[in-house]
Order: sequence, then C-alpha cells, then structure tokens
Amino acid sequence: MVGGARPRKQPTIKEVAQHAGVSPMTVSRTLAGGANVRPDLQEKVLSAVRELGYHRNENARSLRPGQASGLIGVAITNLGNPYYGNFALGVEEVAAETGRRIVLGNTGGDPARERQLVADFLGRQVEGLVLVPSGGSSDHLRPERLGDVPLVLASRRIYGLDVDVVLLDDVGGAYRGTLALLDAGHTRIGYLGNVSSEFTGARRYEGYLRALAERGIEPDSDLILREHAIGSAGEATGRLLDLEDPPTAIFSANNRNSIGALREIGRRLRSGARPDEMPALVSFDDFELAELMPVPVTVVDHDPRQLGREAAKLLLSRLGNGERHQGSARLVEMPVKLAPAPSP
Amino acid sequence: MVGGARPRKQPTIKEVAQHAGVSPMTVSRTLAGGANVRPDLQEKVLSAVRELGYHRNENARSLRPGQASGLIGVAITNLGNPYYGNFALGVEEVAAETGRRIVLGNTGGDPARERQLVADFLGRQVEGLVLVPSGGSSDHLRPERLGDVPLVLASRRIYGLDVDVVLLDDVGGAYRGTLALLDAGHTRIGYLGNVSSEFTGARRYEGYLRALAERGIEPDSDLILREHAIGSAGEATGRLLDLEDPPTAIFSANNRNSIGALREIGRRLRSGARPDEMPALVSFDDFELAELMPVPVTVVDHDPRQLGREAAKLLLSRLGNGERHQGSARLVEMPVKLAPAPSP
DNA sequence: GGATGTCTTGGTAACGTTACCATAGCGAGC
DNA sequence: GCTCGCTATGGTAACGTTACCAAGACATCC
Repeated sequence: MVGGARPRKQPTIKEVAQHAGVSPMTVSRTLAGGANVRPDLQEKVLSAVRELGYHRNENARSLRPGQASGLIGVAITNLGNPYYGNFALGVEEVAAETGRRIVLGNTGGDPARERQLVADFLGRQVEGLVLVPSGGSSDHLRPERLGDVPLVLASRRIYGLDVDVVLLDDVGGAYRGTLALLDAGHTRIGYLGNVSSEFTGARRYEGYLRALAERGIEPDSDLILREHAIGSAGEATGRLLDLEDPPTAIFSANNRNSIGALREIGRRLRSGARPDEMPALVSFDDFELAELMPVPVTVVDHDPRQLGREAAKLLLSRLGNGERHQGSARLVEMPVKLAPAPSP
Repeated sequence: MVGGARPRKQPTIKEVAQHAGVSPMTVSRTLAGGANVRPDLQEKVLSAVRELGYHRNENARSLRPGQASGLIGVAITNLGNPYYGNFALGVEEVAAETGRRIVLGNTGGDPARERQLVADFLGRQVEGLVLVPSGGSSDHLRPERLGDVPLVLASRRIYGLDVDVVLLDDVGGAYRGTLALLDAGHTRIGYLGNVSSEFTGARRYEGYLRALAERGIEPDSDLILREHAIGSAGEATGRLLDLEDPPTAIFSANNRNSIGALREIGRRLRSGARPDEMPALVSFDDFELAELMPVPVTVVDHDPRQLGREAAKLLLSRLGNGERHQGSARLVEMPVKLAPAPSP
C-alpha cells in the first residue's frame, strides 16, 4: 500500500480519446448521448472513461457560448441556524432536481461580506442568485451590476429593488398567534422583539398590533420590548415579569427570544416562583419539545425548507429557455400554522 | 422603470479593454495587481470595469494550467440538521479565509446520490472534497478515481480508505456520560441506540460498555435497545419503562433518540406518572433548554462547527503549495464535554 | 451505374483568460 | 553614439470542450 501510485491529475478528453483509439469528438459525442456513434466505439470510449476515471470538465464546458454553468449562488446569513440550514436545503434540492449545484456562502449578516460573495458568484458564472439580504446598501444588487443573472431575495425584501421575493406570512402568523392569546382571555400580552432582522421584526410587530386593534386593546408600551439595546431576551423577559402589572402572556417574535424567555421563566420557577404566576408564551418559530415546557407554549410553525424550495423555483422560472422570463417581480408569502396549544 | 434597459450578458475582458482603449493584456495585468502598468492606464481600466460591471470569469481562469478552481466540494447527509449545518458552516468559514468557496450537496444518506455528487464535484474541478459518508460501497472514493483531489471524511470513517478523517470523541463522550450516571448511583442504565449512523452508534455503544465494565457492571441486554427495527425512540423508551425492573437512567446515543425519549417521558408525566419514577437522561448531542426538562438531563456537548473547521484545515494542508502534501492519513478526534448536570 | 441520401468520423475554431514572447521606448553608462 | 537594461504594451497560443463543417463509407433508388 505504502508508496502506491502517485495521484494523477484529472484526465482530459484527449487522453480518453487516445486511450480508446478515437478522436476527441467521438468521445464528446458518446458522452453527450451517443447519437451517430457506432456502438462498438461507444463501448471502447466508455471503458476508457471508466479506466481513466474521467469526468468532463464542466468549467471548460460552460465556457462555450450558450452553455450554462449549472451553478446557483446562495448567500445566507447564518448556516448554523437550522432555519437557514433548512432554507439552503430546500434550495439545494430544487437545484439538484435540474442537475444544478449550489455554491454556498455565509454572510454572517455582514453587508461587506455579502457584496464580496455576490461578486465572487458572478465571477463563477452562476446562473442565478438566492440571497438572504444582510442590509446595508444594495448597490451591488442593482440590475446593471447583475447583468443577466436573476436574483431572488428571501426572508427580507429590499424596497426599490424589483426582484422576486419569498417571505413567510410574518404578519398573518403574528396576528393569529396574538389572537390565540386574546381568545384565551389574555389582555396584557407582552411583545418580545426582534434584534436580528428588522424587516421580519417589523412585520411580526405589525401582526401583533393588528390583533390587539381588532379586539380594541390599546398597546401598552411598557409591555413592548423590541429595542436593539436590550441585552438579551432573558433580561427583557425579566423586565416584563418585574412590572407592577406584569403580562399574563408573551408573544415572542422569534426562536432566539423564545428560548431566552423560557430560560428566564425556568430560572424563576427554580427560585420558587409559582407556575401560575408565569406567562403563557406564543413563539414565532418552532422549536423542539415545546410541549414539555413548564408554561404553555404555542408555536407559529413554518417550513423554511419549503421557503427555500419556493425561492429556487422562482429563480428557475427566470432561467427557463433561451429568452429570459421577463414577467414582473413576484412576491410569495409562505403560509404558517399555529401548533395546537395547551390552554393557558 | 418599466421597459428599462435589457439585462446584458456578463462583459468579457475584451469589452473592458475596448472600453478603456487598451489591450486585454493590460486589463488582465491591472486586475492581477497592476505590476508594470502605467497608473493612468490602470485608472482607465478600473473605471471601465466599474462602468461595465465586469467580473473575471473564474471558470475560464481556472482552465489555464496550474490555476486552481477555488472550489471545495462538500457533501453532507442532512443540511437541515443543525449538526451538519454547523459542520458545513465551519468548512465554509475556513474555505472563505483562503478565498475559496464551497459547492454543497445534500446526500440524504443515499449512497447513489453521494456517488453522483462526487462525480459532479470532480467535473467542476474542485480542489478538494469534504464528505460525510453515506455508507455503501466506497469505490467512487478510491484514489484512482479521485486522481489528485484530496478527500477528508467527517463523522464516520471508511476502513480501507487511507484518507484524513475527523471524528468526535464518541467513545470518550459516551464513556464519560455513562460514568456520570454510575457516579450518581445508578446501576441500571438503559441504552437507546443509533439508527441513523452505525459507525458513530458503534463507537458510542463501546463507550457505554467500557464505563459499565470499569465499574464491574454486567450489561443487561433487556436495557439495551439499538436495533434498526425499533419503530421510534419514543416507543423504545416506553419498552424500557415498562420493564419489570426498569432502568433508573438512560443513556441516549443521539439527539433524535433523546427527543423521542423525552416526549415519551412527557406523555407519561401528563398521564399521572410520578416524576421520581422517570429515569434520568444523558444525551449524546446537545439540545436547547435541556435544563427545563422534567427529568434531569446531562448532555455530551460538542461543536460541529469546529469539526467542520478542522476538516477544512486538514484538506487545505493537503493543497499546500505546488507539490502535494504527501504525509500519511491523519485521524483527528474532537473533544466533547459533559454539560453540568443537575443531580438525579 | 450514377446520383442521392444517411450515417459516421475527424479537423477546426472559438469560448475567456493569462503565461510567454516580441517589440518599442527610454534612460544610463562607456 | 551605441549598447545594455529596464519598463510598458501587445500579439499569440494554449487550457478543455463542442458546434460546425468537410469528407468518407455505404446503402438506396431510379
């Protein structure tokens, strides 16, 4: 085993041709399906391919005019977050169904990094871009910069940019989640807001307000914590619970906030607080084992993978055939659903 | 806005050259750093680049001999799982630090899909491969198939394949987790096994057995459920709890099993079971809010992102400079740690 | 048998880029 | 003034691939 054959560089079509005793064109034709190539030659070619471990050089292939690269550029803010992981998975699946691959970049929410990634993707001749925007300037996404490469935005839209967008039904989900608390008899409902994404944060807040308004309840600014300055969701929850007239329920606009809130609630219960003093919780974003929590938790559930699939489908429809699909920008809102909540 | 400029195809270096009134070579040199190009021409070139929105065609660039593609192929089993999402993030980060990008494919654990992805990656001239193997034949990973493209395996190793591997310290983690239960006075410790990955499953089982052996406890086959035939972790937990002499603690070999076990425990508590009748749990794989669970949960915590970073570093070290790093295969085991456990 | 058509094969050029070579300009040194 | 050396610029070829064209082989049909 030791000192075995040196790794060889990838063989070219020329070498395969030589090995099979035919011209490169015959190899090319065979690999393209074998039309108008004698079966015996095809076999010779295919066994040469197997023997040498040959793979067509896709980069060289995509160089030829009219040949697409088969790459989709995907830039998301945090791959480690299961939400975006599933989103990327959805994009990957749909891309794979058409034989395409994704080049993936993590922006970490940094606009500079996003610009860099987009430039790199364009250099790699991606056929399209799927992007979870990081905020900041959107100059690098203007049509004259992207040329003929279509773009789909996800989770967040950029005003003034006329491109396809996929979003969750943030407003509807927050509305229905809040309404569920109101229907259960709660009238003092805290709002735990969104630091990470102002756009979805604003939309979810809108849903919360709409539900309150519908029941004629005036929003109480003491109960609404959506500032960036808040140290953590746990701390914010503590502030809500320490109010003179604390909320009996909390609407939490995202996963991170929900986890923080539950941690704080857990701390207080361990310190001797009575369970019926603790608020019920509605969480935008699902999380596991919600049913085992010490307070009733309702989740606004959604499917980020489906969101990714939808984004990819929008993108692919813009690639279509030769002539670009020229329809105007579309906005897709994916439905969310309330998971059955234990009564408060 | 409507009927605005048609999207143009990506400009070429030739068009930039024409626009700037120089030759393509001067453009190329300018973009390569500008050595031996008059400053005034450089400026002309750069403004033509900006004006046309030009990006170098990396595919064409990588066609030239000696030029690397800057792509790393990454194939994982399930991007939606935060474990693999974070793993991929780690690989992406390290790749990005050297200006490389990752092409990502999801195998879904399907060996055929894995073969297909690897072939595609090779066709795209990736500089290296990072793979979470799906099992099945490994013919497509033999050195003569990969040529000069280095491979790093993660989470699972393939015997007979002499390549770099990164693993968690599965044995040690399971050993220490089980030992913690023994130290807390448990003697009947159930084992909830791994369906998804036989390799890590076997290693974790080994750690469990080692801990028992060290304390002179004979493993009881009634307490050990690691068959594929088990319907679900919840059902398996039910079987353990329904034993005449049920375990007072359970070691669960992965996240999925832990969640299933906790769901079953939750069901029984809601049906009136007494909390002190329920087993303590040690879970290999962290999960959020473990501290809020109705039974004491200790987790064997680890950092999949770091695992990904390590995998990428091993890979990059094989790329090094011109001549391939020829050292023999390395095996890296990433440390895990026990999260502080509430006493049982 | 000759014209016509179909099938098979190979040569050539081009995709976008840059290493290499050639050339021109210019200042320094004798 | 002539060479030498250096800088700046451009032309050419090649990377691996395949569309297109040309040409040969062979069968078909009148």
